[in-house]
Amino acid sequence: MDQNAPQTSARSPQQYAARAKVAKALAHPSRLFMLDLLGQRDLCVQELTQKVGADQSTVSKHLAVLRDAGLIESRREGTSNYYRVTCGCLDDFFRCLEAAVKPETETDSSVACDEGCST
Amino acid sequence: MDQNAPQTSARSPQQYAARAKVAKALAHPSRLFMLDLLGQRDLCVQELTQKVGADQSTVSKHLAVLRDAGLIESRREGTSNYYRVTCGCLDDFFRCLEAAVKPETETDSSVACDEGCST
DNA sequence: CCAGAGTATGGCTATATTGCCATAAAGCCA
DNA sequence: TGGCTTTATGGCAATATAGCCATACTCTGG
Repeated sequence: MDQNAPQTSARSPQQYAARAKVAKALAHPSRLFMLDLLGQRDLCVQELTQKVGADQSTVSKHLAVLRDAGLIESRREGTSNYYRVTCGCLDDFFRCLEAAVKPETETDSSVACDEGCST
Repeated sequence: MDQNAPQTSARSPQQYAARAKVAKALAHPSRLFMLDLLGQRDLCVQELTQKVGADQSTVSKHLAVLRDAGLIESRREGTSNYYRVTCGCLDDFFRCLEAAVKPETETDSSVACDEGCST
């Protein structure tokens, strides 16, 4: 990679890898659905399995990915394992992205980011 | 999936797929690096190839992924193809995530999201 | 038109991800 | 302890992704 970048950029490769890991955890429809559900209230694996409609082991592995990325935390309650989200940024972030991305695939392009985005 | 969700959630599978596509585009260190660079100023493929240090075809394919996700746009200038980012949300988003995620892998956990996050 | 710079795409292999089944691990209760 | 519920993990096959080389495509200048 390049050295002496002028301003905000030029992060370390480790930082990019860490961010990529988080993004990778978000890069699956089922996991996004689970995050949305967990954003409403804590749920255990069984409940999530029911709502997602996949195998229990699949859901458990998805949850492991999200937890490894630091996006959710777990809390035991008897034999159940309840999960909760650790950050509420996700929704705002995707809303912003959709405001910038949707117009491109529908009507025109450019602008539009100003509507739902701070920058 | 489940019906009648109370509040914000319960999006359509298409919406989750679209979000996953964007997240997948972000799920690679080189692409994050390229987005950071493009956030500073527009760059052509040749310049990006130089800075990233990978094969030109690899960089071109990364750019195609980012463009398909709607994260960047291109503009021809002679034989060169200059790219620019379409949304500045990314930096804020990752900063927020890191504020919520880092503490978990370093010292304690929980809280911390309030520091850099609106929610 | 021709040559060359700049970019995109096809083809290929190596690696990673996904999702299921089977099964192990952990905790509760009789 | 034994049986039950709930989760997590190992293993496997199908699919997707990453990166390179080679090459086709596009535009400019002579």
